[in-house]
Amino acid sequence: MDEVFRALADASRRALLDRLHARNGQTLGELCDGLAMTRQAVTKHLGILEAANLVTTLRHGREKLHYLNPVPIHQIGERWIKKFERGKLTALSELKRQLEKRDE
Amino acid sequence: MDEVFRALADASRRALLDRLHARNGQTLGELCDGLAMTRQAVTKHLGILEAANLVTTLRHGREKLHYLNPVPIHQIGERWIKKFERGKLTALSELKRQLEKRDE
DNA sequence: ATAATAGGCAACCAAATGGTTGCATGTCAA
DNA sequence: TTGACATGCAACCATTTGGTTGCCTATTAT
Repeated sequence: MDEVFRALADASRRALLDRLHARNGQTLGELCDGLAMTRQAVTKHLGILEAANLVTTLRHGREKLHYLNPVPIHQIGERWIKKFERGKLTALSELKRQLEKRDE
Repeated sequence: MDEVFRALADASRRALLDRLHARNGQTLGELCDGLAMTRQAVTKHLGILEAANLVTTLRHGREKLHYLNPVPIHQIGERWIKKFERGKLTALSELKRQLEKRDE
């Protein structure tokens, strides 16, 4: 879980996920196109995404195909984001309530 | 948005959010209790959470009260996580489909 | 066979990160 | 008013991070 959060912390990596979301199964070379980074930098980013299980790869001859795995993202939504949804309504009102309470 | 992702990337900071989720409006001192970190380290983490607008503070005399702001978390759920939900069903099947296509 | 193509590996670098210590400031209570 | 308490500020440190360059290997096409 921590690896996923860390992987998502970088904008370049999120951009790579976006690209794969737009078109799945791209090669390293394709993913590099138009990016202001060297291929090696992209390789490293993809390695981190792979380690976090956000991307699955598949060698096909001399090319490496990259596939998005949306499961960890979904898990963060389920296990983490949802936990804070409930509080949303009460948060601001609670702030005001406590503010008044403390100022008695 | 980037600031939020980066803020959430650290386990200590997520733990602090958890603590505030359990009990809102804690002081710095309270948030430090039982943590294997100096107060100053916690201060820095809270500063990052505050900069990402995940935490709102309120001075009350010599204490500083910390309040969780769940809005940015919710936004990540809405604007980012949800985008990848749709792909979930097709991802693995597409992988297999492309696998077969490429091997022709 | 050989050249071009796709990718991998390793060393290196600057900057950011997460943490520390030491001291200063503001506020409350006796 | 004076000490204790809650927090702030700044310098410093080691490690991680995001990136580079240079070279090596494997596969494909001519």
